[in-house]
Amino acid sequence: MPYDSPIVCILPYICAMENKKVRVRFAPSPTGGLHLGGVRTVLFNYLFAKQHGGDFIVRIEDTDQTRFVAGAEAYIFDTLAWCGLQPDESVLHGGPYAPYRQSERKPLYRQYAEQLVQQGLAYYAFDTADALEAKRKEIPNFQYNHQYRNQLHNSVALDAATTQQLIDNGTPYVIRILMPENEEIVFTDLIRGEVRFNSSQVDDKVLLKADGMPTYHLAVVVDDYLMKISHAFRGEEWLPSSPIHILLWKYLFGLEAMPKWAHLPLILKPDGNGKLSKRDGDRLGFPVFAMDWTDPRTNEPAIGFRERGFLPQAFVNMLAMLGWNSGQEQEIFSLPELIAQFSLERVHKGGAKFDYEKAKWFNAEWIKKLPAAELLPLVKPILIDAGLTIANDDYVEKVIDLVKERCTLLQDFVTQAGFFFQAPTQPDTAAIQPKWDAKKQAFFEQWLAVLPSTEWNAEALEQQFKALATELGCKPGELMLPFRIMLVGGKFGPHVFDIAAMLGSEAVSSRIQNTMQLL
RNA sequence: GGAGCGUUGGUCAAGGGGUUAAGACACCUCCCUUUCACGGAGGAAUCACGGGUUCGAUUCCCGUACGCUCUACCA
Repeated sequence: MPYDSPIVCILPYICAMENKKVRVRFAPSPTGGLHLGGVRTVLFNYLFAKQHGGDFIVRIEDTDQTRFVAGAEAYIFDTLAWCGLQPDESVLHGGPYAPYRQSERKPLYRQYAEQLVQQGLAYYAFDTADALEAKRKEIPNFQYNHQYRNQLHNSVALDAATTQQLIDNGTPYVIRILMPENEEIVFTDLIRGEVRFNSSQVDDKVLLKADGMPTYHLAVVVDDYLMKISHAFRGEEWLPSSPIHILLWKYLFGLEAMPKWAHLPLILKPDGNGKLSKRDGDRLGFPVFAMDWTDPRTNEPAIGFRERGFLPQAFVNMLAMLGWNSGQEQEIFSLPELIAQFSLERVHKGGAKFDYEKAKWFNAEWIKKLPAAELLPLVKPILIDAGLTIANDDYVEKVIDLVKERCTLLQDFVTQAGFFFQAPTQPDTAAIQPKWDAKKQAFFEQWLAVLPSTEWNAEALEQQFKALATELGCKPGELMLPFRIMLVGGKFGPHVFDIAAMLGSEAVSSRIQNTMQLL
């Protein structure tokens, strides 16, 4: 369809009219490190929001106090900052709908649950955890639903006076949604199209816990409403519980106000099937979290993409291509390009297996693409960590330019560029020894003599090197490898004469002499 | 078990009633490079299965299989 087609032109206006401001949210619970799947959910939310000039909100869903992990929340924000996916509103960034932490919003939720009870759409349930546990053992596939709720300890089964008495006595209770029997619940998922459920298949989920905290089901709906969320994107694992949320919207705020849903495909483990987990990374030797994370409860460390030597641009780029593509052949995208081209319609329905090799390829591409000046602040500390002494930044920048096309991870700069800062301690003499002879020895001795008076640039050096070789009856080619080993220590690196030019006369001379002593 | 969702090479994937079924990663061969990479040129490799509909299905419909997710006072 041509771009100037009237239908295409009108579409955005219709959307704009019906949707007012685009507002999306990422709603993690602070229970651990942010893994690939989480960051990709953030990314798709972010891209969609920015493309539509909307807001990206981060709301902390910490309604389960038993699973709270210290440091997890800060880690989430650090990850977002590293990725360049900054929220417009959050615990950290503030905003007009604060607080953005659900534990601090606790008093808000009860009234909605109570309202539903008044309307007969929810009820009090007094069953203890043990009682339910016993039920589940007794009845296979037990569900708290229309079939069994009359036999259980709740305000539907009990008369009003008994219920009131239990409450007055301080008996702990939860509020459960009363799922209607045999009602079709249909909604349109932006990725999957029309999805339908029968209400009988969903059980009476707890809305408000005994401690007064809402469960996820109540909290998302209430907060999405209060925070004026226009589009709700989350992982596919939420699809089966969406009928609860739809019903809650219908009961509480009306379906017209409900955000548009999109359930994102999962990121799968590389071998076999199933959701990618930290375990898979440990097992297969690649990171799963964005950054290093140590679980404070177990002290178990997990390596992150950042510490593994990934560029945030590459990490984000790689994630975007897992489940989405532009339809064009382009694979390398900057964040602004992704914002411009992202479209929900092109998000895959099926899960994608994570491929670490391809992830590394994205990183190599980004290392090649970025100018040395931009790489410098990332590479320099890695070189210093490796024990190298760095005199000046200009030199490092030139070195980066010379070797970056052979680096896949940032750490590769240590091996690829280390010899620019430190003479090889153990040159690979075995590589030259077998063919070493008096003629070669003579050549290098002579060359050492003329070196100080040589014009110091790669071209001149190469010319002189070859001229001298010919003069002494040597094949220049046979001298290149020994020369490389002397300067680099091994069979790798950029063109020898580029290296020599960078190192300078003094270093080149001393490295030749050092290696010759070992032969 | 139930429900929902999914299924194009080993992986990411384009495509979509008639095509030699794009491209990328990985793999293999060659070229470039007297190193290692980068780069370039080639190669091998795919529509889960069975029925329909159709002149013609990888594409549409229905089944089947397989996989995944959910089935907590967790998110």
